[in-house]
Amino acid sequence: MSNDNKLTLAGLAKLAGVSTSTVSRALNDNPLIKKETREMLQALAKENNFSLNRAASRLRTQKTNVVAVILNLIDDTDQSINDPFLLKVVGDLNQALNQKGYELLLSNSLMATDDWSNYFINSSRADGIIVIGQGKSTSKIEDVAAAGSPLVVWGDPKVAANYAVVGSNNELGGFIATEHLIDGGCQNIVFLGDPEHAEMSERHKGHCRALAQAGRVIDNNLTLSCDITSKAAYEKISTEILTKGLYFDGIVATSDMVALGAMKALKERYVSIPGDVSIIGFDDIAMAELLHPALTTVKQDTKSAAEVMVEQLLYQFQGKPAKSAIVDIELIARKSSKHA
Amino acid sequence: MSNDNKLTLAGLAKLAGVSTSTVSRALNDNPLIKKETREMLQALAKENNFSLNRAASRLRTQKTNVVAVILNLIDDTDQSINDPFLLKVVGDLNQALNQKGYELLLSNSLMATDDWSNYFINSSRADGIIVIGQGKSTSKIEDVAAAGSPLVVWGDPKVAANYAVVGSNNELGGFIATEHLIDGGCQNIVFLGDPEHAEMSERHKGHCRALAQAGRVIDNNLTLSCDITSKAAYEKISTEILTKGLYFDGIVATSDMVALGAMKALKERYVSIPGDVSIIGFDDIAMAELLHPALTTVKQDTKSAAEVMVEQLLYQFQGKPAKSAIVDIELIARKSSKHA
DNA sequence: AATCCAAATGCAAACGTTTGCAATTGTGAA
DNA sequence: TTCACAATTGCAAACGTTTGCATTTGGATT
Repeated sequence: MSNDNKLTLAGLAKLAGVSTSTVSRALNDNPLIKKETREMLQALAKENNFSLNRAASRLRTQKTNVVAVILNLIDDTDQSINDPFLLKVVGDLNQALNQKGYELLLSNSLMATDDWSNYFINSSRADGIIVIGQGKSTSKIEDVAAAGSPLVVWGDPKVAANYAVVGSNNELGGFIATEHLIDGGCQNIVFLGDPEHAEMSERHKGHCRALAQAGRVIDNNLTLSCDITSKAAYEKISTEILTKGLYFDGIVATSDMVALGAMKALKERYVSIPGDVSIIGFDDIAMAELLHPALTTVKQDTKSAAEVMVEQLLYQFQGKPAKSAIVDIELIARKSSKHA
Repeated sequence: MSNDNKLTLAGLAKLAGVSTSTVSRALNDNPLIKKETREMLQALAKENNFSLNRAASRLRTQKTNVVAVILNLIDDTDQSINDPFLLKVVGDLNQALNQKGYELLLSNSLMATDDWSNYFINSSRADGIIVIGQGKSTSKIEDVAAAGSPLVVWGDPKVAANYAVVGSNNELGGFIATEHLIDGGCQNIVFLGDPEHAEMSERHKGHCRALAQAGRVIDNNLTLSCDITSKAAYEKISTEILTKGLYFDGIVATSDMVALGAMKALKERYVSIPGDVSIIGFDDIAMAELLHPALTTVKQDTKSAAEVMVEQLLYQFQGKPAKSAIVDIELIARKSSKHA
């Protein structure tokens, strides 16, 4: 059926009786070519299942139309490549990139290479890099920025950086989460997460601000540090209750997955949610509303965040500088917390 | 700091005082080149942040070292690009591919192009295609196979196909799931999912086989058809209980997400799990063990599945034929079901 | 020394596009 | 008919690698 030696521009040109330049221009919809010839050639190409060789055009144009997306996992925890929130961001980025005619090359920070700029940009595997997550160390990211490669990072925009960071207003998120619990009547609110992590630390700040505003004393013992995984949260809350009893009536969790782990620990001990303890998460992953009770949470708008990230990356392709940007967060009040 | 006109092979060659051929071979670790020269040149390359231009080498070698992974979403349902199970498979594929020196180009079936073979392979964007999910229609997949492009599909291996399918033993999975509930004493077991979908249909077959083996009558009214999303499952079970009362004491759900939706519906009506109703899921996504009660489920081993898929794809790169393969499933008995 | 063979390196032609510039065609005005 | 000028099209040189083949180098053997 199919002629096996692949059709090239030259072949198609011969078929049509025109030059390769004309076919090339026609397929790229260049108005230099008369409209009828353009359409004729495009039809001919489709008819013959012809598709431009991207390797060749990338070589010639020095442009790949590919963006590398790097999942910046935290090495020393169990935060896996399967973290639902991170993967949600990947999915949304995929949509946003496709919409702009770019493709997504997926990688993660556990791969061999450390020199991202060199590996992706210099090698012309991609035109730009989007890093998901600042992690605890940002040195690899800073190297990319220093090399001048187009770069956007998902993280906390309030953290000063010499590269564009897009992310939620984490401080505000922490604030309204805590405020919500206070309004619901919680007296002893625990903060559950990893305050050393960039975004989480901002959430913690907001948490403290809300407490202060309500005139509460800030008790460091109420900040429970744990890795941002369900399992770690489950274990933390379990041992906490076991050793100290139920000394709190509210939990601000730094992510929905953390909240999930905490909820399980509570339920196992027959602690009523929200009767005895109110809990609020962060992210609003798909699962949140399907938990029982449905999880109150602070929603991160990953869809528009993805669009903003892509937009900022495209600016850099045009030589314009990119800016950090904050996307709105929103309180989603569900059943896991008492309402005012 | 950095010289802005990019260093090329030729430039590096001049720097080293050798020919481009030598540098090329050295960087590709070709034993034709004396070991010392090789190491010297590799060191020089690293020193100068040199990286081979992939566009050029892909053009020359006609090989990309890229694999396109396509999320084959079901258009007319809400199964989103954020489905945790599908994304888990993507994550595992990413690992498996990287291990073999390949990169992952992520796409989904909602993008513009329909002719995957043409778009990815002919255009030399990728060397092969992995499709995740057979969906309800397999025409696009069959086109790829007909075009002779390297292809592996995640789906149900029992479905006859002229391409390599890797997947779980879904029939057996459905069987042991149902058997588990029967052993636990369930009398009226409901099957919840979409029996038209390839993989789910196999699970349904296994379900029926288990019932038959236990000497139960197979009542079609106990097969509840719904889209494979949590939301659909939640709604289905809710209205079912509302209109017909609690006429079942066991649920075989076709995925963990479906199970999650069902569990929520049950809990809202104060149906005890597993006291009144036992429930078993499918997949074993991370969240399953963190639900309350922890979800009994049939685990799909996506990690080794990903490895098998990559292996089968690489066979095709070498001109060898690929075979469909079945990966083992495993019953993970947790708290959402009564045990024998 | 001369010779031979293997080891190491270099030459130059691809790979399939895109694009500045030159060349051709078509159109209307003089 | 001739000319000027715009609209189309074609020529040919890149883009940066890889690789078959020719060439050089370095020992070891006569």
